[in-house]
Amino acid sequence: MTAENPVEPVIRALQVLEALNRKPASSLGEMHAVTGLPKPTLVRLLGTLIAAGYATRISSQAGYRITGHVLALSSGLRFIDRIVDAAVPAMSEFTRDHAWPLALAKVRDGVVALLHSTGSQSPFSFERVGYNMTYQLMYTAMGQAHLAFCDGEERKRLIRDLLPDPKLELLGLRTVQSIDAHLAAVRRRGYAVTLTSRNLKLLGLAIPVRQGRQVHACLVLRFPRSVMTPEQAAERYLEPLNATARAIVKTLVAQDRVT
Amino acid sequence: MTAENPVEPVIRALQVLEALNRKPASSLGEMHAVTGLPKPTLVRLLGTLIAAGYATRISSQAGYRITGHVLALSSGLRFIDRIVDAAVPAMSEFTRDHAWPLALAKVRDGVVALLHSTGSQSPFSFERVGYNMTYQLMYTAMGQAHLAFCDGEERKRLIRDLLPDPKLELLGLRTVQSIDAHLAAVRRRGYAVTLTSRNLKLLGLAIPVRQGRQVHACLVLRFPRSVMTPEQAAERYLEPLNATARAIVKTLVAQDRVT
DNA sequence: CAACTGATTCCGTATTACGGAATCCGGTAG
DNA sequence: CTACCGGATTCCGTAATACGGAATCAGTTG
Repeated sequence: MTAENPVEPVIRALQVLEALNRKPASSLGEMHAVTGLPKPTLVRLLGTLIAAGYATRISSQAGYRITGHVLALSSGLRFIDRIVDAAVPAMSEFTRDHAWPLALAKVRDGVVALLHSTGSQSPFSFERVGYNMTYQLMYTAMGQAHLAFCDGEERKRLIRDLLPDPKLELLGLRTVQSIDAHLAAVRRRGYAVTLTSRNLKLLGLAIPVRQGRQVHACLVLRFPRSVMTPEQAAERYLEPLNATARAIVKTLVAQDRVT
Repeated sequence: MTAENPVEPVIRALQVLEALNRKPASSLGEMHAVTGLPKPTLVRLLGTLIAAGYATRISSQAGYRITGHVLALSSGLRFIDRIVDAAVPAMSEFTRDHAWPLALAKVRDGVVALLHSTGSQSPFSFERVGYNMTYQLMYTAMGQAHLAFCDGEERKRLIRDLLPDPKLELLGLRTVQSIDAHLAAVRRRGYAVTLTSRNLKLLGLAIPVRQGRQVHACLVLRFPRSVMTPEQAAERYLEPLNATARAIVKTLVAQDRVT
């Protein structure tokens, strides 16, 4: 029932504003040629943009141009948003092809923050998705993937802030050395798995989304432990997951070229 | 007769988009609180923004966020536009106070490009303003002001590209040394004047708009030579002109703090 | 000065956006 | 498991409004 009924004047006005962005200045005739909108309509919409402060009239012949106020329309965009934008199509494709839900997460301020999930598109829709929900670093596959593949300095800092933790000790990770060794193993095999003492129903298999050295985010495949072992999951899905990560980075780079 | 009749849905939609920019994500209720618009209207406008690609829905509870596509609404903004935005009010004030028309120009690719003029607001409305019209560097007061106050390296380069010019030789500026000396004099007295062999009706008195070392643009006061000499013009208007330049830079800096 | 190109305004009409009220949905408490 | 509740979503009759063809105006060119 999301049959869209877009508000037309809004669509048109944004079209006009985009057109204004493509040239330092545009006359009415140029705008007419570029947008295909009738001139009276353009005058009305440009007048509106001017009244709202996004554009200004230079002169009758020179036409119109944007003003600094347009920054208010994009100043809130964070790099994270661009990662998510780039990731959504690739993640949806993965879930369409392999049925399993994927999540995208990023480490920030020492915790893992969930950015996006295809849970709602998967037939196996366990667990509700908590947008911006945060998790501890080591317990989760996503956190381990980040720790394993991020810069050494950052890893050192994150582990230090983590360490006095009785739960980790129960898992045999008492010292920096033991954690480092564990992460080195993760790095070697190319994926991380949820740390669990025993009775967790759901496991995660995570990989980093990297551009060069930089770990932009992590992808995690979620599955019930009753269905397959982590090793079986890796056998089947590690390569498709890595392909998804590569596609995300590629889209991100393509965006940069345009902007 | 420019009594504005802004197109309402457009105003509202841009208001909504600005509000979305202020938070990483906003639920419908938050948007309602912030914008004061009725919820059905918000749903319609947000739906429109989503259809146009500027926003996306995260989830029913988490709400909406902007996408990378918003960059298309501001990517065309150049620093020059921001200078002009900052300059227009100050320049208008000058013309209101002193009646004379002011112009703002910037050196680019070895020529002076006109960015803005208050000609249309001045009672002495000689000469039509040619937006983006370009002029040679040395003949004009604006060009000299830029040359005199810009970085030494840049000055050297610009003069080299200028030099084999018979007209300049007629004015006694045959060598790099003579030009340098002339510009040093300009720098000393703080303003530049149109170079003229004899019968030009209009003169210009120009000063730089500087931020630290950087010459962002030049302001020029235009007046008929029959009314006053350049020295008299400087006597009366140099200080107000410099005050205008300072106001422009101040506005520019204030903008930076916000963005 | 005439002719033309392009910007601007007018205004009757049909469409469209509007938003109060009803409904739905998901989370929570009992 | 059910009842409840607050917020999200949809409906739909109405009024307002955006629309754009045609007329007018302004600036430029030959």
